[in-house]
Amino acid sequence: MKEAILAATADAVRAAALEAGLPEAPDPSRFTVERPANPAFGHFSTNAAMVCAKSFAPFLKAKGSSALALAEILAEKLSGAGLFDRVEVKAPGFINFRVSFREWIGLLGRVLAEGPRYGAGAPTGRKVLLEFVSSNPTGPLHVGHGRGAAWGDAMAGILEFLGDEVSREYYVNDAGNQIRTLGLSVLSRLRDPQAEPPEGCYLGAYVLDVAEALKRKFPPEWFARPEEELLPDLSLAAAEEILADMKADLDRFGVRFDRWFSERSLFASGEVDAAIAALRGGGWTYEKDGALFFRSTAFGDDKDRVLVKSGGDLTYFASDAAYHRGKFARGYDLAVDVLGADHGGYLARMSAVVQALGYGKGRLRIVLYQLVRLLRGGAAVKMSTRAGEFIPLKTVLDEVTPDAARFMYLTQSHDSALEFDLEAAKARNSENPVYYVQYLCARVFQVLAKAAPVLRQAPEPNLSLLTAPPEQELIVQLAGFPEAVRSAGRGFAPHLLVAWLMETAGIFHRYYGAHRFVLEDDPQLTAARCALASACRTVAGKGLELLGVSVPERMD
RNA sequence: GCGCCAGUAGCUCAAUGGAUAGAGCAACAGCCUUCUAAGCUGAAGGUUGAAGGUUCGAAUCCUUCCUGGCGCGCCA
Repeated sequence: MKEAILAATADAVRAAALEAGLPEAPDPSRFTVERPANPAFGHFSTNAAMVCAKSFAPFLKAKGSSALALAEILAEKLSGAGLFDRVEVKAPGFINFRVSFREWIGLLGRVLAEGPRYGAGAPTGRKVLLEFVSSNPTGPLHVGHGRGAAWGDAMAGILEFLGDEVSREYYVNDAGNQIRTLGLSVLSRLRDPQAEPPEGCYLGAYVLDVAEALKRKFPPEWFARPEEELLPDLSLAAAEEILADMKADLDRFGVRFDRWFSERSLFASGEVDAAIAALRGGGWTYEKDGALFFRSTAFGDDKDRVLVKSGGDLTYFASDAAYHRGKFARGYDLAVDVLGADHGGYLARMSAVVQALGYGKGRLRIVLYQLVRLLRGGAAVKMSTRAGEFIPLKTVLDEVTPDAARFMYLTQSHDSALEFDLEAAKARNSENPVYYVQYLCARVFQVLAKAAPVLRQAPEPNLSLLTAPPEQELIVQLAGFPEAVRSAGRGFAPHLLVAWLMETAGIFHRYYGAHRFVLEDDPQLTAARCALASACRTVAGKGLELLGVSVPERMD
């Protein structure tokens, strides 16, 4: 609907420009069509006249405001488009449209015909690699990772729906010092659970759990080997143990990955060396103090970054560079990294690598989500993996349904710090916003079940019977779904879809409160209303599904 | 000190540069013999941190400042 209006507006501007004798028509990319907040301004409005007023001013003999004069000209052309009951001009140059009833009914018909595909995009051919969570296997997932998981999975669903080919990937840092540190931490606990672990070791209680699990898994001889032989095996076994635990958490949360990408595999395949060679070959490296530096400052980073330490060890940055190089080598057009705000420093250097390797800046999009503060009984809980003080995601999942947790994580822009109120997410009442939307779906399901006998008398719904104002409002709202999903996809902002769902639920519940769907003495109207209700459930249900939230048939 | 993010109703937050800044909680007054009240109706709540600037129009863009979060290792 919006597209049609936008196209008609652009046509009108072109025609007006031709008539007025402008050397060239104004750029239509700045035109917008939107739904005014105030219903008195019609269903849609465009700013085209105000945007073009300057270009037209020298060519129009306007008495007053040129924007207003231009709006009048455009409005006259647009009212002939056939879409509208009324086209009005309002100061300082808005053109407001009232779409005809016939068009709305036609739109509802299309929603019903398209079903769950309503709002879906045609295949774009774009291959997107969405990497998220990617928490190091040195400790369990905590409540912050939950935000990345919910966000990444929702974003993946939205992009898929819009026609991209999306892969969900988890990068497993299963190489390097931290894995060794994990091994040392576990070893220390195995030898003496009471002893102070060596400097730098992980201190969380989970280390003891891992130690116990390994004791059950391996025979005493396995542990009796000399430390230099045992430690590498122990480190890996511990990491695997933790990884399995993270997978279990994510599974409970309903987040699944297409690929778990191992950092070790990058070393095994020689990709890390190859990436360093590529950077060196491009002239982006230099040696200093015995270390190999990458000149990331050439692309705006604060300082150059070390690839190879003076001792010959590779940094994590080196394997990260190889990993990202591989993403494009594997044929992805766009790589999206979803990271916590504490990884902010990572942004500039990784963008620099991508550019140095000759890929466009726009091929990598890093989304930083601000940190999560968990509130329990009004008090914030501090998190720090190192000190072992954190709230595991598991704890949240033990107390809160996955639906409530997901929705809670997604209500806000990734740019704002999230206060996750455990009490609210746990509540099975109106404090918990997820139910507001789910209740829409459940209500429709119950209505349709109740209506079944009546509907047998009116097999074909006559949608033109839907003349009540809230019915119109509901149809107009459904018309906005494709746009809401597109905005969420384009802006990497799933919370916009959440906002649309909340709005839709509000309109629906108001309608539900004021009108009955099942009218025994009026099968025709029953059929029409049920068709509308069904459309609402299909579309809202699709929205929930994209966000990874279930669509219940009843609330109990 | 430098960089990123934020500052909007009592609280938590929305708002592709658009018209009278919106929801949800909380608090107030009502509505269940009905397709589930996890809902609805009504009233109330604001100098969008501050000051300048850009323009037809700014919560939104630019500059400066204030406050808060995060980050600034040859750690991971």
